[in-house]
Amino acid sequence: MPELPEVETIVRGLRASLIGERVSGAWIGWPRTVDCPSAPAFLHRLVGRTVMNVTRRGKFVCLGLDEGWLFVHLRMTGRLLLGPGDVHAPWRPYERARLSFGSGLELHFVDVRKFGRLYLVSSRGDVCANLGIEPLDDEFTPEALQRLLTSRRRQLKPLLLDQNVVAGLGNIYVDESLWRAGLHPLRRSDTLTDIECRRLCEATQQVLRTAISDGGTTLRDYRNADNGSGSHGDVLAVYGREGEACRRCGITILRETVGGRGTRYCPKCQPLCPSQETDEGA
DNA sequence: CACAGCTCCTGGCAGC
DNA sequence: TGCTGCCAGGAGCTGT
Repeated sequence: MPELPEVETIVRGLRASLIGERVSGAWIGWPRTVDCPSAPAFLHRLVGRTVMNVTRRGKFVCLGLDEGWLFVHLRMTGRLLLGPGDVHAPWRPYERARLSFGSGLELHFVDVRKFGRLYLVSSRGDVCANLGIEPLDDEFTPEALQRLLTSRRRQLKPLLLDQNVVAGLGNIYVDESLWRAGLHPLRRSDTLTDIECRRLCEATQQVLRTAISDGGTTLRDYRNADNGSGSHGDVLAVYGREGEACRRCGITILRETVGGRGTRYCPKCQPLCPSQETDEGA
């Protein structure tokens, strides 16, 4: 599933090609792909707009237009693929939307599970207002993270997955960051020490930066804008490695359901002290 | 406030 | 071989 590093990789790929391009045509294959406004209004307002910038906010791809914003959320299986223009080309399998540009370039939104969404809004805040801190921004410091953690009494994993707290982390990189920081996914957020917050902050940034430099993690569905795959899957420490040996201590990686999500961790490197369990309250 | 459970979707896979 | 049915999983929502 695309998380921050995958979206960042896609954004970089799109930026090189789309800035300055004018939308000359737009089509929708699955109307519910458009979250807002209605599909007809979406098409009507989008055609004729020019792409001014391509950025990322959390897991959103943000196309800044000469008037308004086009946001894309890929959710589970969404892909944004650039291709040469061919108005008569048949739709790709699972293609849900298509944009054509003045130069002839085309952008295909392909999404097997139909969870991905497009948003055409007048201001950035219409989509991003409630999103949490960007983990690769300068403001993401150990102190800031500690404030976010200790002001809540929640399990670490669901808290880190909450886009309104930290924007951009998903199941893969939360598991990887917690392993790197040596923290149990069920650890209660308000029990972390200064040093543990610092470890988590640095681990999260390290994991994300490494993944971006690898072009993202490709497990099954992710592709970048040029339909290429990322290489980061080869170096994952825990995600998808249940039953295998921990790369640090050799103990078998476990899988548990936490907050409804499949969660992988090393029971030795990520211990849960009895006094800090979420449900025993010390 | 925290969190469990449901919804949306479909390909992939286990079980029979 | 072929069918049934379960599962993953991001995010929004409801219920407890």
